[in-house]
Amino acid sequence: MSQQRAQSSGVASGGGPGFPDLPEATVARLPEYLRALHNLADAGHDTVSSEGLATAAGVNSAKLRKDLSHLGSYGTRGVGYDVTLLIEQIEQVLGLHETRAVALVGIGNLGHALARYAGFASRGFHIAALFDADRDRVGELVNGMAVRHMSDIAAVVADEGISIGVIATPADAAQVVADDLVAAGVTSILNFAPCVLAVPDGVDVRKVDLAIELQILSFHEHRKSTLTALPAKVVGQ
Amino acid sequence: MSQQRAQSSGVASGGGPGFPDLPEATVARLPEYLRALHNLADAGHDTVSSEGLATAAGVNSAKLRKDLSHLGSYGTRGVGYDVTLLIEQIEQVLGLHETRAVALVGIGNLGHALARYAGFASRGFHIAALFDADRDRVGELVNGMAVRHMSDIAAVVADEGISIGVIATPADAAQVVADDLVAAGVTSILNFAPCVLAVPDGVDVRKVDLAIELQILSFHEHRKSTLTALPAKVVGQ
DNA sequence: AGGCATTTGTGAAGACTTGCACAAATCGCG
DNA sequence: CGCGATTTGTGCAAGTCTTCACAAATGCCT
Ligand SMILES: NC(=O)c1ccc[n+]([C@@H]2O[C@H](COP(=O)([O-])OP(=O)(O)OC[C@H]3O[C@@H](n4cnc5c(N)ncnc54)[C@H](O)[C@@H]3O)[C@@H](O)[C@H]2O)c1
Ligand SMILES: NC(=O)c1ccc[n+]([C@@H]2O[C@H](COP(=O)([O-])OP(=O)(O)OC[C@H]3O[C@@H](n4cnc5c(N)ncnc54)[C@H](O)[C@@H]3O)[C@@H](O)[C@H]2O)c1
Repeated sequence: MSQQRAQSSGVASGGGPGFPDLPEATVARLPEYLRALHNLADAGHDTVSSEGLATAAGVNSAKLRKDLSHLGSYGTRGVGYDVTLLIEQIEQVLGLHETRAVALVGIGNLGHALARYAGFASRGFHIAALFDADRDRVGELVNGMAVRHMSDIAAVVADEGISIGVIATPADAAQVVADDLVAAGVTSILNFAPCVLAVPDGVDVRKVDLAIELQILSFHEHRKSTLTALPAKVVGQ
Repeated sequence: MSQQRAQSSGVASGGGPGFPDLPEATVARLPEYLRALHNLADAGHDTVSSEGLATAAGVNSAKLRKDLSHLGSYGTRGVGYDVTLLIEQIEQVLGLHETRAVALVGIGNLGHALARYAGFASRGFHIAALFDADRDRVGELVNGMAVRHMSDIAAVVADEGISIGVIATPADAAQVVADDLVAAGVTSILNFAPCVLAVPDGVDVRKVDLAIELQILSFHEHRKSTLTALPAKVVGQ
């Protein structure tokens, strides 16, 4: 059993044929760079400077250059980065060249919104199956896809080659669902339920908790109202 | 204009009557401790050790103790922390003793789910108003509350004392909405649209991007499949 | 061809965060 | 009352991340 949150930031690779060490903080920013690059490409830019891309991604340009330097040297001094080439490189590193199949579990309020969201498909993910424990929900069509019962999960995950599971069930069901997903062969989980999940080594978990985000904002609101006239800057995530 | 992401981690207070410096990393964990404490309280626990709370919150116990030490000393050596007292303290620090009014903008797929979500109210937030630019949506009842048009935003934010805005519009509308929210007097924004927002100093922005979360998981999936037999631990957020 | 403006890639310094290890404090019990 | 078991609070060291500052590389212009 491993607990939430990482302690080792460096993503080791050894001397194998794989990719070089990539700091976790860098990995977390690459998707943001990628999004900004797609916008630039759509706007017709062929190249972009670190300054321009950094602004578009909302980061410091030195940080951006250091991040990109970890992928190798794909910029041209005096010119900048080739937008198309850099997109290609980042997608390669993030493993987005192959579409990943995702299972969505818990088709309630949030699950419906996620199932209907087009933004996943356009960024390399394919929602391959919807699951719920409620027999009344099974069979319902959401965005053209039928909701299946949890009892099918092992077979479907195997058949569809699903590697990522998204949990959108109530918190008290999340651990059971996580166990089911892991047993079915899922090795990455995105958890929307407000709870800590225990999973075996080798399984990655990321958590999104909206109430936590609001509470962090609340802290800064509180601070702003308590202490007058402080130059409160934008809060990092 | 300030850009996304913070650089200064220490949350300054000067020597004023307010709270001591609180590292940003600590602030981000306090809500998690709070949730775990509420669970413990519901389960009938009066006190909890740093080890027990750390496990429930998914963190290292030394880190938890250091975090709590920043709030002052509210534990008892040899015993642990008083659950009720600690809840009280953390809520105080996070500014949750007063309910905060929230405006939700963009009542589409995601907006509907957020509007119907009960978890906000139970954690100190009150969704005070729903806004959309689509005249066909205005007037629609969601969870017993009518959707209002964007043109009302200034008046409603002032009337309801709204300090936090949640943006759930498409990305290309998000900056305009942010500008409207700020102009209306909102000083904290939670942004679900996949884009960087520019806001004046004094306004805090936090971003939630589901595609980014999936892409980070994708990176680790890619790494796991490329490099064999590595003890990949759980990924921190 | 040479010089100049531009921009990358990176060494080094500094800031922040984590985790260990242990002294100090507290409680329960004999 | 004193002692041992327990658990907090924290100094310190190690690790990670950010930022500055500048040499090196590149392209453009004359
Ligand atoms: N709705 C939101 O905007 C929102 C926001 C933040 C967090 N969340 C969190 O997301 C989760 C889902 O929220 P929601 O509003 O969609 O809740 P919901 O009650 O509308 O939906 C939960 C769904 O999970 C299904 N479910 C329950 N137990 C299950 C199990 N063991 N296996 C499979 N499916 C099961 C239920 O049948 C239901 O369809 C909750 O944990 C909530 O705290 C929701
Ligand atoms: N649905 C999801 O699960 C999901 C997941 C991740 C991210 N997102 C992001 O959240 C945002 C909303 O997603 P969605 O699926 O709900 O989209 P949607 O199209 O269903 O809803 C968007 C809503 O915003 C309204 N709107 C448009 N322009 C506006 C303006 N200027 N002012 C006020 N309202 C305006 C529209 O009328 C519509 O009701 C998008 O940016 C999307 O990328 C959604």
